[in-house]
Amino acid sequence: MNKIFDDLNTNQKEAVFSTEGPLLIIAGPGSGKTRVITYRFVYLIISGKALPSEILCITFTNKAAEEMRVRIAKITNLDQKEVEKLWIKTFHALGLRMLKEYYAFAGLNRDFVVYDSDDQLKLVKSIMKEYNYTSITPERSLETIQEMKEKSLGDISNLEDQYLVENFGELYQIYQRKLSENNAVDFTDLIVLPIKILRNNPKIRESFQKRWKYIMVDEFQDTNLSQYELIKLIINENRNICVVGDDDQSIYGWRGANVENIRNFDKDFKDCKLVFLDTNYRSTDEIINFSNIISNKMLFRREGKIIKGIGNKGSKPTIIEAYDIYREAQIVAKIIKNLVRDGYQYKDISVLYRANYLSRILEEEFIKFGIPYKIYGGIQFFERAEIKDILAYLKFSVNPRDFVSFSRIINTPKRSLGDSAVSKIVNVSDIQNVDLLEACYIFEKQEPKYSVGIRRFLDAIQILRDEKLSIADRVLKLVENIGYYDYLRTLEGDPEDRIDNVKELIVAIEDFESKGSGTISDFLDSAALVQPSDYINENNSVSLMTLHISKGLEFPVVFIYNVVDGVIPHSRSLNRLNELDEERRLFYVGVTRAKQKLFITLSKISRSFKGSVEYRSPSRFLDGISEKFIEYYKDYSNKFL
DNA sequence: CCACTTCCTGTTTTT
DNA sequence: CAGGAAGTGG
Repeated sequence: MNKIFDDLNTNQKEAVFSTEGPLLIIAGPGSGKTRVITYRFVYLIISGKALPSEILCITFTNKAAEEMRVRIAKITNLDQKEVEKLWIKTFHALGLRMLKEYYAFAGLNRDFVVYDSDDQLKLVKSIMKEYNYTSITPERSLETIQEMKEKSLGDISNLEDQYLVENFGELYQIYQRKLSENNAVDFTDLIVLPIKILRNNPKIRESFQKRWKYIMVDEFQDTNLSQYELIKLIINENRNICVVGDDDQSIYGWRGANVENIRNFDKDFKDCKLVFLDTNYRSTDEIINFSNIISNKMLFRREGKIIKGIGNKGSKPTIIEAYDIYREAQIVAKIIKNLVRDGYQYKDISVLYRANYLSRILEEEFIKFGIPYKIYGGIQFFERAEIKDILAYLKFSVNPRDFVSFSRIINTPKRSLGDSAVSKIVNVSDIQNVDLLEACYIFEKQEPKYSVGIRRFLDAIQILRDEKLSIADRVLKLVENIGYYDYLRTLEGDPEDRIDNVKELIVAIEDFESKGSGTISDFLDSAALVQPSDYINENNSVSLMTLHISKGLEFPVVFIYNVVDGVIPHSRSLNRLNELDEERRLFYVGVTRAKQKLFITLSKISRSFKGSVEYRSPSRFLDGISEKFIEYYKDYSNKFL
């Protein structure tokens, strides 16, 4: 056997070589999970059990998928092109890919677009306005719609919860109809529509079942009902399904993730083989001991899990209680300075927090201390208004049924086409049964009052449809044609910053095009699935992110900021035991990101967003932990300042 | 139609 | 306190 497998431990080897039938791998933090999946992938190929194209591997992030590709390229002789073609994707990328193949079976046409949460919300708002829904916020409506879609797998007649059906059934139906009229799908559709297609078309289902002989799913604890269903539909009678995960790290319950998927996998698949990876190669013993204390207090948990270290010695986790939340940020900054003085690099360090707003306070201190930092999450590049504007132009140019994009750009920049013009155009489109672009052409002739503005809009769209030019050139021309930079300069905030973002977008498009020919639709698809973790550690700066985003990552030094009751655990989860458990798992995830040093900071005084002072206690997760395992400092000693 | 004002509401986490 | 919605006057 090839010697690349020699550096695996006994359990890891068992996981890699157990190829036939269902396999459940419970993999604790730092236990070499990614390596096991990668090696298993490679083993399947070099043992001749499968061709590279016959293996499907589902990862949680694009970044994980990309890293796997790089690793596989290193240890096999597949060339660049073959590696690109491997089936290593996130669930959403897989679903999108399936839809691109079978869009017609879902009532879509080829250039359908993917709505992000912002687009979804706009659609819901417009529906609520049109149909006079007032008793509930649009945000809450959208949440409910998503929940219904997820639970019913896209078929509302399956929904058992009669309360939801009675109160939101109509709204749900309208939303779904509008999506279809817009030739658009939302994130949940990316999973649910493929499920419908597979269920209703045995031939298509069989072709997918034949396509993949072996299927692996990473981070299985964070799959939801529909994702699990999709998997069940594509595995064939050999049931070579391998799922990997850790129920202690399930943190997306609020998004529909179902821990029971992993807890019950060995009940769903009775003959399933079970492998535990319980050795943590990542962290020092001190950090592992601390993390075991945290996880042992979980109420609902698979039995008998204790994570062992490999004898890496370090220092005990440090808990620091500061005077107030500002001082707390200052202490974090100060310690980072000291660490860098002692030889650490900024990129070795990460600061994690429960909610995005906490990054602002850290940010201010970091600027004062001259610490380079990068915030992941929060407002994403592709969510910035100026980027969304340009993307909306692109979306509308390929999909002129997309009302959400249309209403975003028809009057951006100002063309004297306000609400009344928009509703008249929609009217034309409804009555004459044409898409919004054609409706504009008709409307231009009907209403001289608006014709100048409409003409300018149509010219702009026409530029994007000129296939003689590259996409990047078209966008460049568009930006110039509509005077977009001048428009940005009229807005609040830093206009040059926004202009830079647009230029960055154009570079991203050039990049995309340099990798081979692609259409506007292809570019939009790739942009739709970008995640915050995709660009981590690209330069030497401290990484700031939420605990959620940190899943799957590791850093030599980790700070967890503002570990107080009401934040971790979050105040809205205090009443429900399973939610409290999820908060504990979230904390556990944060703690286990640390390789060498772990700092937990807190403060009793913080400020609520209304400007009043708020008092907090240290997180209950820190209660009753013996001094044997931690260093506890109160900053009144000024030790850290 | 649009720019300006005032009012109001609401901080978890994100594909 | 901030960001969006709704209302007002040019």
